[in-house]
Amino acid sequence: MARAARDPEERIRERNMRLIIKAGIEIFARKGFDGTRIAEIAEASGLPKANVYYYFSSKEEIYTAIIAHLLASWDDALKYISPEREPAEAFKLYIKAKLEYTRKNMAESRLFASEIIQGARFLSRKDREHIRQVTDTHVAVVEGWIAAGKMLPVDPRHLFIMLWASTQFYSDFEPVAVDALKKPRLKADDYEKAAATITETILRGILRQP
Amino acid sequence: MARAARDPEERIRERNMRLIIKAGIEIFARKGFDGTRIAEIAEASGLPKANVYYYFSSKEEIYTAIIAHLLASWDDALKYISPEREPAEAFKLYIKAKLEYTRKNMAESRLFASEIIQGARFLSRKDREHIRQVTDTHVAVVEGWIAAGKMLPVDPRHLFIMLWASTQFYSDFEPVAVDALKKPRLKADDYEKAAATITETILRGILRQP
DNA sequence: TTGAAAGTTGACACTTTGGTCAGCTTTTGT
DNA sequence: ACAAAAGCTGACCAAAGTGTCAACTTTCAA
Repeated sequence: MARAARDPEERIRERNMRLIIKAGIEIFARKGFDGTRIAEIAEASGLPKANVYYYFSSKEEIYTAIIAHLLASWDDALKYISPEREPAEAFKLYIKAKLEYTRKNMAESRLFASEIIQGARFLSRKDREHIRQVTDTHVAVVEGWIAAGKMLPVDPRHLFIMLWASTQFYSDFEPVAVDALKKPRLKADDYEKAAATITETILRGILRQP
Repeated sequence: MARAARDPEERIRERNMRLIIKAGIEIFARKGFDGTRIAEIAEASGLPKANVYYYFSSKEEIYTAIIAHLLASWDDALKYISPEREPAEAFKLYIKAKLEYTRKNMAESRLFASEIIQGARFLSRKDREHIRQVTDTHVAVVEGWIAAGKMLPVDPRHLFIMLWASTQFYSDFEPVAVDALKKPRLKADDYEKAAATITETILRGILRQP
């Protein structure tokens, strides 16, 4: 039988799919779904267009593969919001993790933002249900903290939106962030300063005063 | 001479250009620049495609006309950040105005977000210089408040980013906001609740405690 | 070594796109 | 009333787009 050996067999396939996905992330992020041309993805990944179609049968298939991969690695930053932690510590870690993630995965972050702005056309019901459920879990944790008197009674859903929005901004809207901060480009310490400002302001805003 | 009478002459031109711009805002917002088809704008504005080209000589011209119009009406919400006001009052009004504006001009807001995410390709140097300058002015106001001991020493640039990000989110990323808030769609009182939460949290975060 | 599966790709078919244009109708100052 | 300017539009391109395919090369278990 001609089945290639497990390891090397998967290697070519995986390598090329990874190249395509990687190029796709960059270009979908910059151009959105409708604006992206398969030929451009092909060029950026160094493969002929027909080869791209050998692995993915349509533009939509590439796009949804990216979205799926992205959502899978998405929940990670939220793991810090857990009931065992003190809110101050939890939010601090969350903000830091979120900013680091978006900084190191700018294209992914923008692609997701783009998808949402364009109406979340390719987020499945299941995807959205998942988002809702993850939010619910963390809302419950915050409600627990409020009930325990560890936090002021702030609406947890709006609070999460504030955090999400503030942390996404630096990567998603980098050109504006750059202008607002008067920097030629954002570097690690700009993200650290952002984390500090967001953390300090939000914590003072939600914790009982000492 | 065949020059039409000022008033009615301008009326047709203006009406049609307005129709095109209006349709353009919706579609550019949903599809981004590259993803938008002139034929779609034509259809949405109820005019034949050739008629669209009678008023605008290219896709880019429609797009930049929209951006220009948008930036012009952009500064308004920031007028509340002025040195005569007390910070508490100023930020409260600013947050309210910004949320109201984005709610009532969702498509514009998304179009701008889309433009930024896609790299701000059509923002001119002048546009960006303008943004920088407006920011500087308001940063100076905040610095004045800090120097006067009316506010805690919060980095004003990061603070403005927090405010901008938090207020934009509800319109730009509505599908996620809807899921996070567990509402079928956002209504006026969701925006009011958002304004209240953002205002309360931020104010506690930046004002000296009484 | 071999042959079947996996991978590769230039060339092609078909559709959609941005943009043009020639000739039409409507409007309007005189 | 009328001519010139303004407005309108179906039909048309060239270019660019998505997706297909048949024929080729590479890989690898037996």
